[in-house]
Amino acid sequence: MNSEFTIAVHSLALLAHIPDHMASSELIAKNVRTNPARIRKIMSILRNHGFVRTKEGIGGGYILACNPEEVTLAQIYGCVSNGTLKPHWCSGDPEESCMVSSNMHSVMDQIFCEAEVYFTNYLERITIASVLEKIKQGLCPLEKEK
Amino acid sequence: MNSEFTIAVHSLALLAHIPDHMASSELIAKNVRTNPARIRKIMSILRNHGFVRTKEGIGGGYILACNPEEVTLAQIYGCVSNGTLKPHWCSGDPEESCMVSSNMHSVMDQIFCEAEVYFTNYLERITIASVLEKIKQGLCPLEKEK
DNA sequence: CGATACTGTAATCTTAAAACGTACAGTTTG
DNA sequence: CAAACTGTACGTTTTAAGATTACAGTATCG
Repeated sequence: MNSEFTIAVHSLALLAHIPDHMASSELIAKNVRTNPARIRKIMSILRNHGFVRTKEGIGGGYILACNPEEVTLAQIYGCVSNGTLKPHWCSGDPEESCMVSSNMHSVMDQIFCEAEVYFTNYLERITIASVLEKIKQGLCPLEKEK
Repeated sequence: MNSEFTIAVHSLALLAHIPDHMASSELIAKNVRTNPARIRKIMSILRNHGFVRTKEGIGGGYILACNPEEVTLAQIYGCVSNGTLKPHWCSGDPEESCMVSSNMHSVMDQIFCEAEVYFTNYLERITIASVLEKIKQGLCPLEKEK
């Protein structure tokens, strides 16, 4: 799995945390610890699915356009990272006469595909709001030092 | 997730398919479509967990040492690829004063860790025997051409 | 209107992880 | 003792992920 799912969740949690501000890609990138172009690419996807609104020009940026209590991580995973559970590498060789070698690829595909259904079912129970709540339950940096 | 899990499952299914033979790392590697050294490394782990027996010297190789009806993919995942569900890349910065940035990493860790439990629960229901059965249900290459 | 501060998007470069290949010591068998 | 294996370590190659750069498009403000 690539980390675009993580970045999308992070960005949405951040926007949910400052629902009154427009956040620029630069601000989000700094918070996430990546580069603005990557953020813009991912936010474009989220905008196409209606999770955020974007505004170009001065004072523009990104703002939450959904109810964080309702949007689940499953929805985010689905539009940003669907199908990335299984590794790229494929086992076996379809041209091989041994059926184990020639059929293993499709069997593993099936298994990973079904596993992703279960994974997604789990993500269905986590909302952006609950992520933000977990963040708030964790101590802030200053409190950690005590 | 790396593909060592896939290779381990493939190798065990192959050994279950030829339970009377010793299979050399070269033979397994050809079937899986990788190199013998990689197979030997993974088989070493499987041997340490009692899933296969190995024999060095002439006529040596690997042979199944477990009941394929009983061994689940969860057990294999557990010893070969545990903890590889979450991506390596980490979001946020623990030193940042914004709590979203500083706490996101541990929150996502939690989420992936719990997701892995669900993933493993799913794998618990799949045995080596059932993988082999699925392979046999798939058509062999010659039949595919018809 | 034109300068400024943004997004959108594509192309290319860099980096890091995955996979490969090689080597060689250790072991069993004939 | 030679042959055919495993065990394991190490260096190389390949590939995917991520970073960087660039620039066109758009909104705002003076």
